Amino acid sequence: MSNSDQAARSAPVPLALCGAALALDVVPDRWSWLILRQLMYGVGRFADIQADIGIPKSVLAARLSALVEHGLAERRPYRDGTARTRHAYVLTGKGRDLVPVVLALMHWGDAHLKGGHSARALTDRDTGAPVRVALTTDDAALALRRLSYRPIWNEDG
Amino acid sequence: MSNSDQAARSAPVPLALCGAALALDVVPDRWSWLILRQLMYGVGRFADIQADIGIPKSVLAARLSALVEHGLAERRPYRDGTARTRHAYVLTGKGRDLVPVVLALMHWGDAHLKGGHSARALTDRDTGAPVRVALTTDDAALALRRLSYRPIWNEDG
DNA sequence: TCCCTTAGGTTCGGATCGCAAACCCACCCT
DNA sequence: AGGGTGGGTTTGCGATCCGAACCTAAGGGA
Repeated sequence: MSNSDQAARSAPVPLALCGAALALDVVPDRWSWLILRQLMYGVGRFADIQADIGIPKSVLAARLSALVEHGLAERRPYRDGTARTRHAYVLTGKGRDLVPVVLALMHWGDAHLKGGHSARALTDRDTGAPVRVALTTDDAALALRRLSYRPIWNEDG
Repeated sequence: MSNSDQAARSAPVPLALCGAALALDVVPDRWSWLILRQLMYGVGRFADIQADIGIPKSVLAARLSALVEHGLAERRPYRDGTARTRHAYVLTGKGRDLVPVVLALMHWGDAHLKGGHSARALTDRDTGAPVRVALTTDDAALALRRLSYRPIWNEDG
């Protein structure tokens, strides 16, 4: 190429400055997302998670530790009536903030991989109105077509 | 347990019926998401993708084939002026519908992993108003607290 | 007291996958 | 015809994942 490729292309956003890339270091694989899904549904016990998603125990232990270490979940003991003390993993605030991502993914899968048939309806708990994940300008949903990705440089990173 | 665990727990949504789980079969790993990010930004040439995200060629070839096979992207030849025919990968409609997921992930990463500093501002191309990914009831953003996941059974799957 | 069960892991080979580097080939330009 | 370049494929090795077996602390019962 002798250094004049085509106006010296540069990456739109370098990976080190990209929130998505950093997020993918925290939640890198299928299992991590499925575990987050379980926690989102309130399924927090080791054996329950394992049974629901079919993950090997060793991998589940490793992933849960990673989620706790990254501050997405907490390990919290509790007593349910007469049984012994158990523990459950629950989402932290940081973890809960990932729920829209999971829901968006779920919505896409339902729409494109299951012919529009969701397993659950997402609704406003108070009004019952259907809820979806969408691009909004503070109150109105916005079509993809109208998106603009404006660079913000001179941030440190 | 002798079959009375605690009211015979069952998975909130079996994986086979879960859009998110199915979606994760299509986009299972970090590289696939990063490639989608590139395509979202309009970076579609093999060498450019590779240079921007640092993926091994063999893996990039495999992931791109998978994306094409799943109908998320298309391989399309084009001519830029005097150069030879090249090809670029571009998102299909199905692929474009995943953009909100990528944006949601990016937003989370910016907020929680970079102290709120985005590399790019997401705005309405027409009005310039800031755009975000949010839960909405058809026009109003909705707080997570008010979500309800209502089961819909007797679907076939 | 001693033992049994259960939740929640940890450890151990074998199979799979990712990586880097080498190789390949069709195309286009000269 | 010769060579460079884009876009891959092949190869060998090291890391990761998997399933199964093993471990351990906390109760409960005899």
